This record gives sequence, structure tokens and C-alpha cells, in this order.
Amino acid sequence: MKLATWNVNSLKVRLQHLTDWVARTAPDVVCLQETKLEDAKFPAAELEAAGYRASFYGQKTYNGVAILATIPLEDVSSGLPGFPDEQKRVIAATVDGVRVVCLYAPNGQAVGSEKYDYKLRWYAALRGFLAEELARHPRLAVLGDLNVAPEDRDVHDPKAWEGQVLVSEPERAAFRDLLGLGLKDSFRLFEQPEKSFSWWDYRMMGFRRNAGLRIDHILLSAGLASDCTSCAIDKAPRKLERPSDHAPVTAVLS
DNA sequence: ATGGCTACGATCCGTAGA
Repeated sequence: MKLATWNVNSLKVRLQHLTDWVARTAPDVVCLQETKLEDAKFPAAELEAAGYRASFYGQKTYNGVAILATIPLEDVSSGLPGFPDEQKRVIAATVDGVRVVCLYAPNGQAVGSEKYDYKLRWYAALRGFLAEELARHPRLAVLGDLNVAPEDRDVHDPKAWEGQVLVSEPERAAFRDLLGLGLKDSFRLFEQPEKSFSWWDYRMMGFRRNAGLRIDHILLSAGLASDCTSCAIDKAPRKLERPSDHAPVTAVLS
């Protein structure tokens, strides 16, 4: 099974990139973030034509998540229990016995801001949710834009970013807390190129300078990590005209 | 040098992203 995650930064704008990409790479499951579409406007027919069923949880302008799969999606749930939230950031479904959780973590804006506080509270609720999901589903995959670069090697210029949002110690601690539940960062199960990132700022020629961060992740429970044969970031779609600022990340389970 | 893009919904600029 091939699993993927991609923050598309507007599914309406990126639909062609997405359908081209799935045609080329043939993932079985794709988690999307920042669809920025109300459910009524979700392009279900176009994705069906591309070979994918979809479960989606969206809103106008901001946020929005979806799971696409070539096989049926079962037991779909959305949101974090005990954490009422207008912002549509979480959807989960079971696909062929694998519990898939698709996440769009809050950005946090700036350390010390109200949005930063919301981000840390969201992560605390997420941890509780994933602990329950793990107890229920030993085959658990958590994919998404987690908006945390876990280590300095995930940051193009750690000095410049030190203490900033996406990199700050409380955010990294929240990320490590997820690993502490028994999840593995699948990207780090394998040798990877130096300076591997999944997001590059649109400004300042960020992509051309490889001035990026690795903030999109695939975390796997122990039961799935032992079946994982590869994890990679696909930079190709970031090179297209009018790209998303994020690249897709893919993991293969044997 | 704290900006520089991009998407969106609203106008012809503000909000948000990361």
C-alpha cells in the first residue's frame, strides 16, 4: 500500500496537479490539506474519474482536509474529541484495515500569540485522540501538514529559525509527544538526502534556494513501521507552474 | 531589509499562511 500526504493550498487551483500526480505515482491513499472548499464544492466526480473515492471535511477559504483512496473508506470520523473547533483540520478513515488519520495542524503564527496557544492546545487534544486511536487500531498511519520541523536538520537555516514558530521547543516537544505514543517518523527510518524539505516559501525564490522546512510528515505505528519499505518527498510538483508551496510525501508499506 | 508570494473574498486592500 502506498500512502501519501499533500498540502495542496487550494484543491480548486491544484486539482490538475493532483490528478496528474496520482496518475503518475499511483498512491492507494492520499491525505490532502488546505483544500479550502466547502463540502458541497468538493470535486468528488473529477476525483472519481481519476480512480479515487473521497471523504472530506472542509470549509470556505481556510483549512479543509480530505482522504482519497482507490478502495472504500470506512468508519470515517472528523475533528478531535473533546476539542470543539470551527476549523476543519482532522479527518480519519479505515482503508483496507489501516486506520488513516489526516491532519492539518495550526500554523501558530508567532510564538506567544493567541494562535500559538491554540496550536499547543490543539496538539494536546491530538495526542489524546491518537492515544485512543492507537489503542483501537494497531495499524495506524498519521499523515499531514503537522507544521513542526522536528529537528534542526529539518530546517534550511537553523540559526535564523531558532525559537521561531514551526521550530520552537514547545512545538517540537508536542511533536515528540506523538512519537512517545509509539509512532515512528517514517521519513527517518531510511537514509535521506541532506537538506530534505517539504515546504518552501513562495517568496525570495525559496524553492530555488532550497530554503525550506520539513513540516509534512507520515507517522506510523510500530505494526506499520516494520512493513514500511520507503518514505520520500516528491519535489517534482513544486517545480510546476503555479505550484502548491508544499511537496507531497509518500510512504510504501509492503 | 521583517519585505519579498499566493489564495481568497472582498474590492482595487486585508487576512492568512509558514
